[in-house]
Amino acid sequence: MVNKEEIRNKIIVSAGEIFSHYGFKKTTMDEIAKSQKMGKSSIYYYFESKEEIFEAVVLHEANILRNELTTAIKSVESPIEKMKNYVFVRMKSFEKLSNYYNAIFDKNLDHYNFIEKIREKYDREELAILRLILYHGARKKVFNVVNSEYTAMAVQTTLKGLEVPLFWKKKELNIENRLNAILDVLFYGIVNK
Amino acid sequence: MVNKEEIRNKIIVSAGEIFSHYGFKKTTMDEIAKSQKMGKSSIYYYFESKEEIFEAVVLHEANILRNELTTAIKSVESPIEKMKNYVFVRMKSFEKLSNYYNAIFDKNLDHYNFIEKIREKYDREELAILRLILYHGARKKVFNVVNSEYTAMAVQTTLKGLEVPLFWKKKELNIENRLNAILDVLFYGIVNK
DNA sequence: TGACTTACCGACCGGATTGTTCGAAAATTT
DNA sequence: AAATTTTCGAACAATCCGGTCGGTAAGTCA
Repeated sequence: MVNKEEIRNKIIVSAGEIFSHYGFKKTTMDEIAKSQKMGKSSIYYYFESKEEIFEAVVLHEANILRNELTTAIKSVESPIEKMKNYVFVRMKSFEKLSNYYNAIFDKNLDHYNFIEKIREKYDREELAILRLILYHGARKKVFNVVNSEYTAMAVQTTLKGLEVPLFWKKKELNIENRLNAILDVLFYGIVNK
Repeated sequence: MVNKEEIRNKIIVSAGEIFSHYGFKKTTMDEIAKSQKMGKSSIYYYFESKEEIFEAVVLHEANILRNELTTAIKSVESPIEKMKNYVFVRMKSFEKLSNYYNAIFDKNLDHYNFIEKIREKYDREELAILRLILYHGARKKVFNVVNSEYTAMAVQTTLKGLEVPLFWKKKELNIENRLNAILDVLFYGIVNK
């Protein structure tokens, strides 16, 4: 046993690249295997099935997202910058993730559960982070927030609304502009004048 | 017969989008049909086969490329700008076309002929355009060109060299930088000091 | 009206593809 | 060299997919 876990990770990473490009169904085990210069059947030594690989990939990707988000808000001091960074990173990451979602929404109902579970957990985490940003902002008198919990939920709802055009309309690369506009609105209603 | 040709064009356009994302093999007739809200068999009313659609798409794409190139060089006056525009548009377009090439280079040798034919024709056109740019540049004493034909071929060769990293290395988005560097070199050897 | 054309569809076919299994060959470790 | 880990090729059943065929509804022309 040289390093089973390490090879598993390699498979997850490159399988992730292929999945994100072609979606779940159009990605073949052969392609995943070839990306590791392996025979197709060798992959089954590391994973039970294609679905298991996919789940591992989504999990992996979700972790990356979380890390990017937390480092993004740690990298700046001001609450406004924290919030801006958070929103931008979130949007960029979701753009990448959108392919996975499309892969699922095709038809398959089995995976749907799994994704929903990740989603739920991630939603709760996000809410906590948002609350923290808002709370600190309020403490510094930068934000004008009465109840950070409810405000966090409101912000989250706004961000979710942004996902829709991101997922279903692939073109529209003026997302950044719209994002800025929304951030302006968000802050205008939140920042202490 | 309402408008057969128009529907053919619609099919070509949206099939092109699908092909360019998934490649030839991974694109199914069903998907092409669904993109037109049609049944799969209806597509065969407009095209004989999947290959015929693919050929039409490549032809269509090649025409777009040609148009973009000619308008790009018409949009500016100075020969240097013309050349710059030409190279940039060419690179951007080839990036888009690379998916089609990859679709072919998988294995299929039958199509190879077809692509090569388009390629040849396009090569000759490109040479003519380059020659024109160089010739006019020389007339305006901006370029220092002895024989525009040979110089055009040299430039074309340089540009082809650029295609290779564009096709086979998908990442490397610092292409623009390298492009600028190459343009600098190109001009430094060509521009009248 | 009725023959004919246009535009489209569902059902089907046969060959290819693909996820997965299994036993056994390499490779590595003990 | 025995034992264990890792990789593989061959085989299989299920599904997929390009393409065919007969049909049909709606329009056109006579």
